[in-house]
Amino acid sequence: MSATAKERKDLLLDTLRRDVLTMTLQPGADLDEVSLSEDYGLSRTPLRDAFRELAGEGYLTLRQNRGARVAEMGHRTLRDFFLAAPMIYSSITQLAAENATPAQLDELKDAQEAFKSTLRTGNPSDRTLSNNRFHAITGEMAGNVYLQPSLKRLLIDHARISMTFYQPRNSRMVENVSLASEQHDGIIRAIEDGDGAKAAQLALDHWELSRGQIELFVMPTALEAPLGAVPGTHTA
Amino acid sequence: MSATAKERKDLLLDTLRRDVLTMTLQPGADLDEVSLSEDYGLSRTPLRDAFRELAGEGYLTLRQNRGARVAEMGHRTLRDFFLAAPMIYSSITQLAAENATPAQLDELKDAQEAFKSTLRTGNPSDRTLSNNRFHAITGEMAGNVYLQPSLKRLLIDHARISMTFYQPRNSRMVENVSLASEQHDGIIRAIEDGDGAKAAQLALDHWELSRGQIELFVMPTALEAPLGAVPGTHTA
DNA sequence: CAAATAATTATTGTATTCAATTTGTATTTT
DNA sequence: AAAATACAAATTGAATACAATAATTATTTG
Repeated sequence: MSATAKERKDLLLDTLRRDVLTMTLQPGADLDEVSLSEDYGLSRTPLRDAFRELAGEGYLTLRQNRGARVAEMGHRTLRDFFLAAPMIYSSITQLAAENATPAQLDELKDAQEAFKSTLRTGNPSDRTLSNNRFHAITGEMAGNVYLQPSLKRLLIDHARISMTFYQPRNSRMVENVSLASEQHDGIIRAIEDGDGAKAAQLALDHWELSRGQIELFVMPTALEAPLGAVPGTHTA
Repeated sequence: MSATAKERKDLLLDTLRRDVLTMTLQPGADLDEVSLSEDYGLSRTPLRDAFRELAGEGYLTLRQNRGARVAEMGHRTLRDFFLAAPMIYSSITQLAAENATPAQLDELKDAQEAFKSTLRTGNPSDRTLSNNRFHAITGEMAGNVYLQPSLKRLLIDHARISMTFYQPRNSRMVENVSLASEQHDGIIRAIEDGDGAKAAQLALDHWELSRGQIELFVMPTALEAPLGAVPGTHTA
């Protein structure tokens, strides 16, 4: 193997995180220790170590004597998500505005530029990842150790939900995506001005846009075709 | 070793958690892998596994090539704590009221009875742990995977802050403790009634009591003694 | 032939061994 | 004598080897 052990482990961690976020690894998917350790040139010991780390971050779940699997997403988790997201996002963004360092602000601007460029190339995975990074940076800016873990979990599932639902088929959604980008710009300005209240409000607006987008897919307009006759069923 | 490996590992996990919560292990304390593995009859592999698990829960922090240490608590974390606690506690308690199962309610009542008995025996560690358990159960009741991790981190440091500050010296504090117990009873009733709004309000009241108690110790009334002359210093 | 049970295989968990990194100490150099 | 460097001890990280648990297949029995 070319790289050092630590680098291979970091690569494994990054790749796994990426794959979970982009749904390359589907929720509930089982991860095989031996094949992964071979792929990354690691023994099982550091690999399991990585599993535990990712489980702590909410990417994976570990079950006794039954290995690691990608964290699942049911209707229950979707409901939980809708409940928690606005509260966490708005408070994180508020704290970000109140605590951001200049270096972090530069990072955020870079992330936003990267996000804009992914909007042009159009790759859904890259778009999701760059958006994810933008919000992860706001979490670092807020720097609140008690809210951070919740934000991280929200961001994981927000990315995954986006990957399943966002597939801009009509102009409405394309509009929404560029609107989201403008909202990012607004959030950056509010953070730059140290305006916590405004940042919080913009975060809520941003959430509402995202929520509406998701809702469009979770609850599409119903089909209107009549129910066909089922074979073996007779109408009186 | 008498017990099975899994049991020894679980014992290690429980003991470490307890020791962190009760400040038996002080914030920032280094944990020695070899001595701990000897103490619990485990090899270093499962021990490090346990470290990672506890790090994921916020009890420990792991640093590259520098081992595990108990999660630190600085002024920054105290500020973060005061910011995040009321929001998380109230929303968790609200969700608890809306989602608690009868079995969980029984658990909570048992935990409250245990809490009351620790008030009588007076051992600070037991009191802190039983109080911790009470609130951990409300977290399970809420069952929101996104808020749970933040609550867990809050509970860790709430326990540790309580251990450092609560040392009921005067009657005011003894009163407050029994008042806290009554608030627990009120929270139980609100959960029993499925009254989310009331539960949330009671949680805020409960937090205010706790916050005030902490404040009494963080900002005690100042000393009034005059400053003495320093040897070698002359007054004009 | 179906269900239950026993044996085999595969996978996960733990222990031991080996390697790499860090830290403390001693020595050298200016 | 102070700083810097080199060496040694200790501690952490990874790999291999071994044990235990779960899953699968084959066999037995009603």
